[in-house]
Amino acid sequence: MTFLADAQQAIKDAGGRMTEQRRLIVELLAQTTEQFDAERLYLTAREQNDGVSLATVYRTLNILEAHGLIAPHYVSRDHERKYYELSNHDEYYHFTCRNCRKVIPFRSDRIQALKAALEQDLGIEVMHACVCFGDDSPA
Amino acid sequence: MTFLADAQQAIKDAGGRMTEQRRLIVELLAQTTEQFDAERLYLTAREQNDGVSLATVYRTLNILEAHGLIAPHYVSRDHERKYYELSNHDEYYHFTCRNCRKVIPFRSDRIQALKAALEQDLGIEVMHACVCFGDDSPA
DNA sequence: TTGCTATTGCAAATCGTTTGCAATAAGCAT
DNA sequence: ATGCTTATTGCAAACGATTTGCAATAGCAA
Repeated sequence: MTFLADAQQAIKDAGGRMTEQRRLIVELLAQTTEQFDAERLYLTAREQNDGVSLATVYRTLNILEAHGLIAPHYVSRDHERKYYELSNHDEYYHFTCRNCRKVIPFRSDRIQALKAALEQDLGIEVMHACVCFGDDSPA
Repeated sequence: MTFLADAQQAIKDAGGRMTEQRRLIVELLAQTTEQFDAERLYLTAREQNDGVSLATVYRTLNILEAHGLIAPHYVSRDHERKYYELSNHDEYYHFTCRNCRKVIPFRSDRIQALKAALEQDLGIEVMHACVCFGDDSPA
């Protein structure tokens, strides 16, 4: 199930049309591994087709988000821009380095264990959670 | 060590002055247990003293954040506003309910254990981390 | 092809937050 | 207390990211 196919389906299901601009945007996203924002995506898209407007990028991102193909990424403490990541990711986690501000992804099955334990402890189903360490304020 | 005293100290250390407006804002914050944003704080402050402007609220929040007395709170997926929480909190965590959107705080020493284990595993010092559960996209 | 209507680019609008400026007030020195 | 220096204020304009109104364009089903 490719990202493009999924997107195509989502758009069609919503009674939408697969335009040239949307195809380009979705193709670019399909190749994306890192997080991205509207501006960066817009600039990249422009390189291939200068008939893509920023408004269209925003509109397309909103559609993809609404259909769960991409999701906002809030690890970065930059509250100015809205960053996205693809939704078809494996379960993964990230640290943000206080010095270089880089987002460092990692895996650890310890976290799966924590999740299970918390569900047990608290009697809830964890769908999405944010756990904050440290008692000092982030930079 | 009261919040007000800490704030007073922080402002003084920065060569600042404790004005009537700042005192009011800080006093309101000292009584705050939930997360807050500039707008809500502004409206509350207005009830006590209608000579407090939104600009002053923003400026005061920026000072308090710079001095580590409050910290931005990014659990909420509302990327429109900037939410804060007091920094002098114990280590605590929160779930966001997908249905009612409420932020549910909780404690669990399991997380302290996870933190220690990750530091061991990865050879880093955890100051602040965000751990995301679930492979489906958040609402 | 034709026709209906979703989509586009543009520019103007919005929303939260920041900033320039002239007036005011903290608080130190007297 | 009084005066002086300068940080702080309120206001309104500026800002940057995102959204939206509109007339023109282009999917796509018949």
